[in-house]
Amino acid sequence: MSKPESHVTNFVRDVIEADIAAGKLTSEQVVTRFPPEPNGYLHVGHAKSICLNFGLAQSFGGQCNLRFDDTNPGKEDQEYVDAIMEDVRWLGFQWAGEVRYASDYFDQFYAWAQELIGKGLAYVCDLSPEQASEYRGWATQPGKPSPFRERSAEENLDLLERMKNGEFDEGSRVLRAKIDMASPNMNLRDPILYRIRKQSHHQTGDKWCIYPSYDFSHGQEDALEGVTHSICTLEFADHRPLYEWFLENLSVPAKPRQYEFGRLNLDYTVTSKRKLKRLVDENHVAGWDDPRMPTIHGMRRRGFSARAIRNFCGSLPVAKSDGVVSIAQFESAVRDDLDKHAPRAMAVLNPLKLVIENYAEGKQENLKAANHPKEDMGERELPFTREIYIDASDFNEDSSLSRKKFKRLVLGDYVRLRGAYVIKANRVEHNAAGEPTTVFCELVENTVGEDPPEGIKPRGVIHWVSASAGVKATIRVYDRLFLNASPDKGEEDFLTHINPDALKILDNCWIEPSLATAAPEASFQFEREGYFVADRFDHSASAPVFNMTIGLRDSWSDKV
RNA sequence: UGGGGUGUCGCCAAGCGGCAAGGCACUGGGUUUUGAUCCCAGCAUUCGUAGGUUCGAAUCCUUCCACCCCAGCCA
Repeated sequence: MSKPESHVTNFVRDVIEADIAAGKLTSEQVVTRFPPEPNGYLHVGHAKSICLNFGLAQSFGGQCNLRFDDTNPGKEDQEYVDAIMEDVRWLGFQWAGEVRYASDYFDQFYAWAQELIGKGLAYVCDLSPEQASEYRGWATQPGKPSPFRERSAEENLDLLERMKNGEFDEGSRVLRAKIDMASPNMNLRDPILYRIRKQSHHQTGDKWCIYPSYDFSHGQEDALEGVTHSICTLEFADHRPLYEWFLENLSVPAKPRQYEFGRLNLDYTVTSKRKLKRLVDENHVAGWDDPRMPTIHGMRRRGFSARAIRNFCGSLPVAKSDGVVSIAQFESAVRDDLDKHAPRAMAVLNPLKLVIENYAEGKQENLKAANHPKEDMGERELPFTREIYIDASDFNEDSSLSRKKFKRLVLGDYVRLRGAYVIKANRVEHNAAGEPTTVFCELVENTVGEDPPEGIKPRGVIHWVSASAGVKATIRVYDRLFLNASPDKGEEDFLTHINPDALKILDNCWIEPSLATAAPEASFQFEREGYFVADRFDHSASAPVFNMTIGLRDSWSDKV
């Protein structure tokens, strides 16, 4: 169930509402589409587009199509098609009807190309790419008409047919629209409609030797599918006149309208399919679904819930400016969601053994612990034993530390074990390096769920795991992939900003037994540490593996 | 440079002639068996710049400035 998150209004929504108010269409007739090219994995920027397009359709009671813009077979792959469908579904959306492909319409596009030729609005051009570029002119300088611009319709039709039949080499000829070589908008200087590509296509195989350009496809695809509001990113604004030119000059069944909004940029993040592909191809990450990646696959494995991503995207204004959103804003949405929905549990990442000397050896109490402090999520059994682990950073031998500065265990003082007893540290054993190895404590009787007697004031509450009943686990701790807020802005290669410590593998962690049997992809809050998810692929009860999604908000550590 | 787009708090932004929403971040304070959550309070006499119109402008007009996009047989 993905109920539409509360949407702040935005200009696209306003346009649709105005269209409905003007009687141009009914609410149910609103049709949008998400049109990815299957040339890479989707990332957080696409998530915004998905949420916008599907969200708009959903809230108006209309429909949203998933359509692959597969007009360039050389860069595309079925692997990407499959991953994209999985991502859209995982985000909680369902496209209307079957998945669509631009390639479904190739025959129609071809007929339309012939129509344009018949109207004297398109021609086959034999200029080489270099020559074409010269002829195109410059910003301040109009282009020159191609010497092939005035070929007869018959000749053009014949040439196009032969291009289609594979009679010519790649790059030797293209079909162009005849528009205006002097237009200040470069996109109108006789844009390319078809180019020769003797490549097999992931959907159509070897049927075609020529493939339509984005411009000669997109508006017509929208028209064919009855898309009413075609939403794309800012860089396509210059293409809108072309988009409309085709709809104007072709016998299309409908006249969709294009609207542009600013794509999502996040600081400390790279969102360019090319750069993400480099990270994968050059092995800087373990793959497209590496939890450090801003891909939807990566975010999923990291433990960022679909709901959190949806909430985040829904909270983003849709505007025509291209700003950079702070990653903190995304993290805030993630914490907000996980705080409400993730059950609590305890895990010790850097164990320090603690022996409770006044607790019998071999004794075990199964204490009850609530799974959530506010939501009703039931309770679980928490085994308490004589030997337990606490985090090494939760103990300090310096008993002169002020209670305000260190609300944890200190030699000679009391602390509350979360969900269990109040204990006092009496002495400590060290290793050769002088590091504490075992802390010997005593517990205060009758302090489970009860305040300690007058005079005993625990410094704070720390988490713990039974040494004998707990389970050993591997925990992967993640940090941001880049150290620079704008990794791809400077002169230098963005790879120079990679954070070498973005992944730390801790393989001597201890988790409470209830965690070992967690289902893959189940999220938890490890109390006082952060949010963690059982790895989608590597986690098992016998060898538990958790990924850190994000730490708890920490308003204290940098203040001391 | 020609065309397209944008400039409002540290960041993202609402605002569409009537006297600067909201979120994130930040700063105080309260609650708390998570230094979490939650709660309460604070946070732009000012809207890229310079002029003009108006009783009144971030909102209208003009000038200038800055930034982004296009000049692929990519999308």
